[in-house]
Amino acid sequence: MKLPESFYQRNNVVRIARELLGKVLFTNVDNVVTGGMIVETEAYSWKERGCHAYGARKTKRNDIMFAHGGHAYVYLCYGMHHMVNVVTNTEDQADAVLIRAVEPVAGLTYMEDRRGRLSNKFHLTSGPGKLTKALGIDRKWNGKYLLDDEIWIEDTGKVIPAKAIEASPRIGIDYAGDDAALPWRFTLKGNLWISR
DNA sequence: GCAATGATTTACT
DNA sequence: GTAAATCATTGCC
Repeated sequence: MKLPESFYQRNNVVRIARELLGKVLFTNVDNVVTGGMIVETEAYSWKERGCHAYGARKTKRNDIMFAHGGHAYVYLCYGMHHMVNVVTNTEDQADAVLIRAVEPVAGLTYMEDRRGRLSNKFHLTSGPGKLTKALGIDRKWNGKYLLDDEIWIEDTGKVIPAKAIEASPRIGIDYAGDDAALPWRFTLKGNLWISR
């Protein structure tokens, strides 16, 4: 079943990031459904420097982060890679969870088509830019609602024991100063689909 | 209006 | 291990 709006609209983005592990992210592109279990996330809040919306800096790009929880924030980075975030919290509280890696569970062949030839199948979705390409997401998906039928997250009933979750500092945000050290990255311990 | 730059990936020295 | 690819958005002129 799809995660309800109330899941996203809580005000604890770190907790939501942790609870998203083990849930399954689906997309529907031209009636082709692909999906992957979330194995790596990062929490971002406008209260810390790692976030695009730091200091409640509202721009055209991150506008969707200021909407209430349950929207998708898709952003193009380094000119060639897309990233998916899940907007959380309520209106004007710009918190979001970045989905960094998923484990493919549906539409494997379609994902392989989109990704092209790979040296190692574990590279299919083991990184933020890779999983968006595998799932067919691009920046036109920015602002889509996660309770609609193009992109959504399901709770499969799978329970992740607390000891299987590992927290660590986030990746690639050295510019964030002290906030870069916050252990707001969550991974499923030992999962092979986690990014390096 | 224009230059600087980044929540990355890939291929090559 | 390091560097290049590549472009929308941002922030300053």
